Amino acid sequence: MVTIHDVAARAGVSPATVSRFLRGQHVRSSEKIQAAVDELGYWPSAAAQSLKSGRTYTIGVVVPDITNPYFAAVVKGMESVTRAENYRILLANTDESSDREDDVLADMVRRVDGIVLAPATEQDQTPLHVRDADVPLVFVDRDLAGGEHFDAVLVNNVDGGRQAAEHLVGLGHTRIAAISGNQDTTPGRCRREGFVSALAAAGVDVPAEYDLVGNFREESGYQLALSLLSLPEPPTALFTANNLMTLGALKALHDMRVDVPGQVSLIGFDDLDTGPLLRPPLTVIDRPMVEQGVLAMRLLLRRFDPQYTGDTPRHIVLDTKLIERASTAPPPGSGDRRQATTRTRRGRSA
Amino acid sequence: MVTIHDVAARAGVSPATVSRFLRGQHVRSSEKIQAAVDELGYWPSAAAQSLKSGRTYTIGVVVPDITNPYFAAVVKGMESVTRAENYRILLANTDESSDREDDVLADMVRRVDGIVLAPATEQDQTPLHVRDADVPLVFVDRDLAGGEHFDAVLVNNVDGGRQAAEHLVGLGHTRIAAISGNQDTTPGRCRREGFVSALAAAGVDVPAEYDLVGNFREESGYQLALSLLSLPEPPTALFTANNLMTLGALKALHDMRVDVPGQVSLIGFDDLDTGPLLRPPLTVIDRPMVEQGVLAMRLLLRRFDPQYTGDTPRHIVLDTKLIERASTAPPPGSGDRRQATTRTRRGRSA
DNA sequence: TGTCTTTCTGAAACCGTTGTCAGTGGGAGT
DNA sequence: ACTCCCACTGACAACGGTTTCAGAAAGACA
Repeated sequence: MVTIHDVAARAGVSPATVSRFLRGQHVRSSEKIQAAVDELGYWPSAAAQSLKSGRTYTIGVVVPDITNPYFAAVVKGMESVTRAENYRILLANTDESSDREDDVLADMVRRVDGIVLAPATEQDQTPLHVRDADVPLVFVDRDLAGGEHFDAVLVNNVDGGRQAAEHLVGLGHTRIAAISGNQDTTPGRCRREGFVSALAAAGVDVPAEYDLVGNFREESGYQLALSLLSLPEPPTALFTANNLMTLGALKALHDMRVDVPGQVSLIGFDDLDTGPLLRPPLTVIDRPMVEQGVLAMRLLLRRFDPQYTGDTPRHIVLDTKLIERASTAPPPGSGDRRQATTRTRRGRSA
Repeated sequence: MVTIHDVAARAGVSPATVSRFLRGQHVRSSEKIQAAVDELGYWPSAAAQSLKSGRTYTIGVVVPDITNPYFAAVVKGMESVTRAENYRILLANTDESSDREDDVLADMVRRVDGIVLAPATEQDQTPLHVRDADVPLVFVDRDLAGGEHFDAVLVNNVDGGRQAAEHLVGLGHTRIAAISGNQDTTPGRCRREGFVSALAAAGVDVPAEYDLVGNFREESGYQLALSLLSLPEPPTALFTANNLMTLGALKALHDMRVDVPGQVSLIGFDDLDTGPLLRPPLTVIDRPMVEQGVLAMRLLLRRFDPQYTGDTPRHIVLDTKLIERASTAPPPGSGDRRQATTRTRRGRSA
């Protein structure tokens, strides 16, 4: 490995001078040093710089599942910010496991200047230890009990649930089911709450057998949708709590030859790249994704600026938006033939 | 920050002894040291360890686009290996840009023990410099001119192209178009070569206006598909060179109200999670994704074992597989009514 | 008890870089 | 020619660990 001493020797100066030159100070023998650097192909050692400065210029990013298009988009947004600010991203998957998250965070604390975390559960207290280590932490997508002490970029999940509920009620549905995600996560809990309470407000009751809780994975959406369809009186509309569960549910509906939206309407949380191309095109509650990553990373990097270090934590809450496509329609047997036929044109008619 | 000296002082021993204890050596005052570590919440500084040992236990992963489900899956596979071996992943996106790749690699070389790279172009020579820096490098998905000096995990793209071609020819198509990816990348070039030459072998000629080259992005697939459809004599079958271009092409076909596969058959390279749920379910050339990541990372970590460090580079080439779904069918007007009607049942009939 | 061996220990050097500090040398001003 | 000033420089000491080396303590044996 070529060190700053090698460069110094070759240029006939001291290492200190080389260091000064590299940091942009004016130096008499700049040409000779530059030449030495080029000839030797010198690059300073990041480890040595970190040791001296106490900064790694690296940000830890911890997500439950990088193959979830939502998190992939969030990470991409974060990456665009770190790149511009000369930071790097140390990435870790937790597979939705709190234990794994503990390990990852304990390890990261010694290697990064800050962390963006989508916590596995709301009860997890490990992140609080991160704070003890004086490593700034920002939550994205999910909050924490005690999370008010941290910056966060969230989405109005309760309101998203409400939008979904009101959409289905507006179409005339009364037998409405929900397939929710982990109830120990912010999005899991809030989307369900928003959905169920908006239904209640509209006078629609959700019986226990229609109120299912899974774990945000595709398989979970698939299994729970199957169980709903096997009910003596299956629902006519279905709300799924994230993109993967929506796909799982849609697969189940296909496998059971159920006409969507002719027999069952489906509305999901989170849009998909392929949303418009699916059978049928999905009606979803959409939210910013890349933008969430950008905002979270900005919030984090801000903490490195002494001017803002001590600011009280900020919670940015973004709005969701209903995207109406063709997977929702009035319930079967309702008077509205026009709508129903228009909407089911592409499905197998009942 | 609490250092090894603080722990030593508290335990009444020297830093050397604490270090020995932490590395598992037998030490007389182990209880006292453990107590001091716990009470102070001590964690060794990664920077200091790296500086001394010359190892960072970090692997650089460079991909063109993390939001491409293929690369997300590959990264996930890599992550499962690094986790088990106590390594971490420093992630970077290049946005398919060689310049960006240069910057990223130059930066990474000083911060990681090894790199897995999906190169932006085959001509790029920067990776060779990485070798000068004595940082092991493994290619994944894409190779390089001069890449024979490196380990690589690839896919038999030529054969994948052939499979697609033979499938379409087998259905009776003769007006067949290809929407290819960047020709300065391995997959872009090989998939097109395999496809076109297999068609030629079957006696099917691909005129220039059917042989389009784009850039692996959805928008590119969309635009090129539109241009094909506006031809005086549009093709009856279409091969798209990756998942995103396939989606783009499918969107174009939808927008132009073209019946798939009634009027035009579509076969893509790379399966999608949503593949079976699309309108119509996509026929694709599939290949291992997570597994590619796993293999690439294993190949890389192997290089750290002195036993294998000097081994001649290995190229692992995985096979592709045709998954027949409903987006391909005999061309319109062909005698085979049974197949055509079966296959187009879900499309808008012509 | 004395010698020899083994096990454990602390001092100190080192990894590569940066910041401090006390110069050194050159130029401007008288 | 002499002083003063200022820009620039190199030696040196950190940063927080690990490793070497030599020596101390403890155990084995006669």
